[in-house]
Amino acid sequence: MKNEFCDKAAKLLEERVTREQLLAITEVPADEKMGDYAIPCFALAKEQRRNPAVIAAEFKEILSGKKEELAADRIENVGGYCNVFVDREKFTKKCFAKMFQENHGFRDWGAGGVICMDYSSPNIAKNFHAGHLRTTIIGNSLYKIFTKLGHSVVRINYLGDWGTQFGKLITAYKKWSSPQAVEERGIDELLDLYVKLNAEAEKSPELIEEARAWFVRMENNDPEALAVWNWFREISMQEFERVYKMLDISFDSCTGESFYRDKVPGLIEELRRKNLLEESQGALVIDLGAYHMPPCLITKSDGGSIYHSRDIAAAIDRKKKYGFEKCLYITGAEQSLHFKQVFKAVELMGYSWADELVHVPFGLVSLDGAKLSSRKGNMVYAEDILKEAVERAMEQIREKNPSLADKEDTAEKVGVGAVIFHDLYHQRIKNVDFAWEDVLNLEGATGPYVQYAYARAKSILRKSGDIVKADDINYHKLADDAAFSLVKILSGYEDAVVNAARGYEPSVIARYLITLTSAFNHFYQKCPILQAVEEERYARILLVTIVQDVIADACGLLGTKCPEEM
RNA sequence: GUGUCCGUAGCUCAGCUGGAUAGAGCAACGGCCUUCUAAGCCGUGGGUCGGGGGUUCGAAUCCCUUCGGGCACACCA
Repeated sequence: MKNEFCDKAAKLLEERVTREQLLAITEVPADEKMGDYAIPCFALAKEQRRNPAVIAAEFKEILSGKKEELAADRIENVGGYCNVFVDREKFTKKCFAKMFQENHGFRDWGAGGVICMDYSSPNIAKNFHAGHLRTTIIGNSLYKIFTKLGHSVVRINYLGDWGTQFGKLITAYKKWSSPQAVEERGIDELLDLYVKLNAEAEKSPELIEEARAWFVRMENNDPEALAVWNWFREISMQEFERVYKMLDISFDSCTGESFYRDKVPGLIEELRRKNLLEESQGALVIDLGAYHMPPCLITKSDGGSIYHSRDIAAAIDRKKKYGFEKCLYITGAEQSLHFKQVFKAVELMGYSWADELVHVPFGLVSLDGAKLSSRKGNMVYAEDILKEAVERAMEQIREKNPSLADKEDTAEKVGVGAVIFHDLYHQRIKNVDFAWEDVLNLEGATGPYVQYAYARAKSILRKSGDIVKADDINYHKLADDAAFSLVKILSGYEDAVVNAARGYEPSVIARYLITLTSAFNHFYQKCPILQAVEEERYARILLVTIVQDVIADACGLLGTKCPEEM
């Protein structure tokens, strides 16, 4: 909407300012008293060596004479600012027309371009914890956001299913466990084994040697090693599936690290051919000293592959397979250096698309100020968080709306929604110290706050029973402040989604939702809808219809669901 | 030590492609359920935007520096 305004205004101001200049300086004031668009004239003043207040006054003079063409109601000038108040009826009409178009009238920003997204990616034989929850939720939201903007997204769950830790696991299993114990206790047994091995290894380092040997056997397709590994992998997947089901999240590809193990020899060959490989302390590395980075390890001194090499192989394979225009890696910020090395390696290999690889980092999840670690008993599991939240939601329902029909379904939506929203409400880079009282909070700027507004809107529409079309209403009835500020927020929906995509930042949408629902709460508190008469009633019902639709759509972008009643 | 990220109200955070008196939520205090679900709404108090320089008509926002904290720094991922 701002673009159109600038186009027109630039034309009306003729030679005095270019369209580009106007676009750059025009802003939407935070305070509505300053108008709907403001043109600060300071930069122009400097360029033209004139008083900004004089320029602003001149703009006001000219534009005041062309209000009709500009769809403006009135124009003021305060100091060096020229403030434009739009014609609310025209603005609202245009905004609603857009909202009723396919995909809310969004431009086809992505034009079908492929984006690969690598997220969730839990390590098998370990529980799915609060940290995995972050990458999963953020990744899923970015998938929805880019899809809405017209991209074709490939969701990749790059399972951590290869590496020395499985050698450790097999070693521990052979020493201290049995098929029965694993069958009975599943992932808990595997985790205990892993913890025990690490603890024992501090006293007896030869255990690590044994573990490395098992991993080398895995890499050499030793049937015994692979059989155990495969079994552990299946047990883990069952565990992860439960969490994905609760979150209603799925993937297009679950090729984990193991998938790339046989691609590493080819990679080594290619690196050698391109003269990038060096031997160092028995290992093969790419020297990145020229770029102020530690060397990028390609094989360990025992010949085993390592995650750097598998990541490089995976990037090349994905480019070949999907022809992505961007490949996002949604992982913890602590892996920043790793991805810098991997991306640099791909660049040095001469692949021009190296700059299409993007690390999307998020902050560390800690518990009581300490890093999550099952070894130290400092752990909180995703499944427990979700279950606990659903339970809390159920308590609320029983207390506040005992007659609600489908309590289980609603509690599920509200509880899971609260967890997801809580995760996405803050910028992803911020560290979070996990606190039950924050995650389970159902009041204030939370998921349930948004869902409640949606349920209220739905309830009003159900009771009204009227179906109102955009052509049927008198737009003058929505020109009051409470209604119009809602309209302005609705008109900013596309901007919010685009900004979220640009910064790979779902929190922009979460914030937008709070702004929208809070304005809606204010609106229906102030303006009766069902009791309003005729034109006013229809106009308000149409507004509620659109608000409700945008809430549901934006919630969909976060990955939360809206119950019809709560 | 090197690199990197973070530092805004008592707490958790928005605002950061520079703009008009720095915004929310929680917590505290005070109001609103004979009117569309009180998981809500309205109001009050609360800030040297870590410190110090600089650039600018204008800095929470950009640059430099300094302090505090997180994380990473080859054979785990």
